[in-house]
Amino acid sequence: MKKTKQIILQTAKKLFTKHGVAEVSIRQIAAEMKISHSNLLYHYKNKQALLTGLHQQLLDAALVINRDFHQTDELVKALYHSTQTGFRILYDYRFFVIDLNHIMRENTKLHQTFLQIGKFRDQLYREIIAKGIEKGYMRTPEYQNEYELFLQRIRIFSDYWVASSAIYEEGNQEDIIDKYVRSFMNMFYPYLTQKGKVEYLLL
Amino acid sequence: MKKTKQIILQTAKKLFTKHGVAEVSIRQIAAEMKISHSNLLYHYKNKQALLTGLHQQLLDAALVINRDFHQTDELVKALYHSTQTGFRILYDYRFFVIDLNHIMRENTKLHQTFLQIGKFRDQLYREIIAKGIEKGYMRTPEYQNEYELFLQRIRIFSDYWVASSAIYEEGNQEDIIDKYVRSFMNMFYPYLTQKGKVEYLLL
DNA sequence: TTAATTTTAGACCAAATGTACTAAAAAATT
DNA sequence: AATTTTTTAGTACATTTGGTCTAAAATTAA
Repeated sequence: MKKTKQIILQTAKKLFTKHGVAEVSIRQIAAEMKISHSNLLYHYKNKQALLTGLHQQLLDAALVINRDFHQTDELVKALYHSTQTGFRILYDYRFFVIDLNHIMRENTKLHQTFLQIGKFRDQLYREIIAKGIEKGYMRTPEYQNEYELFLQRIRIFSDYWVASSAIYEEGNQEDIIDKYVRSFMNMFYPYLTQKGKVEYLLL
Repeated sequence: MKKTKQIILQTAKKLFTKHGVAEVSIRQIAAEMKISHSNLLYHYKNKQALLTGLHQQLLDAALVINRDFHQTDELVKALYHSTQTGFRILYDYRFFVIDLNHIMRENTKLHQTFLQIGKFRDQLYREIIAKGIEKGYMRTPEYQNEYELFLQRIRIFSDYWVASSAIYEEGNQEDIIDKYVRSFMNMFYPYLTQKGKVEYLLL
């Protein structure tokens, strides 16, 4: 990608994060970069194009997570590390989740993509749970749908922890991320077997 | 409150819900009501005043929840019913949570109020958990901070389940609410004792 | 070096928005 | 019935925004 295009995305990300997607105009981004708005428009024809570009960057960054995940046999530890990586990336692009509903509303294409990724993620966690049960890290469900309801909560947490942190937290970025990683991991704790808990408490 | 003011709030709520807070202007609300925008401005001087008014309505409606909660001795059942009531109210004012971060960003006063209510809610759930443990419905924590992390997840779920449903769900309103009530209740399940689980599974 | 292409800035436009001001109409009070 | 207050509509204005068009400048290719 051209350098200018990269700087545009970078500047857009900065302003989106600081002021919110709805509050930032093409012209403001251009002004921040000290280029004309028509020049910016030459590279990205509108705000939606910017968002699409930034979303692509986010997806590219997120690709590493899957790779990371399969590097160790210790399931809980693997989950912890891939969560940490994922959460860091998401925090960097936090404007995206903070204004998630606004963006989805205005961009049906991104909405569709997001739904697809969501299904992909659901499937991933479904497999993790299945594997966890199989390898004796997690207990079997106590009633039907127990783990499907769990998945639903995983989804909400994953999508919105950053938005929540923007409202409630202040302080060091790494501390915040770490706090939510722990909170996320703690979702799994009650479903772990003794074997799983041992590994968990060693983290 | 004057009838006109009520209609204004009602119309604002309708449009906020349909199109999002950031996307709706004073003039659009006035047009929807077929009054002049200067007339609307006479009653509410700007969008923030509208939001404050609607937020007050939401708080008034939410007051009943506490009353409801203390009507029964069966803790799990009481939690279920107050959750159901609370979720219905929140769904009615869902524009508020769907655009939560946007609103908080633009209205520091509402942000402060929101934080206070949050503390109040935290305290409420803290007491529920304490009572649950005391009465033998919930198990004691297995390690330090376990229930504080749980509270954090309760917060995220409570704040954002509506936003999540706006992205993922389509269908009947009551079904959606019911689904998320169940999902919320299921958060508690792994922390219940045998006594608690019996009551839970009877719901 | 010249020609072609890409990048940039500036001017311009129409639409929307928040806001302020004025005056008429409606309602309430005396 | 007269007057005071409240409610309403209309107008006007400055600002911002997304978007288009044109031409100059910069870069690249021949």
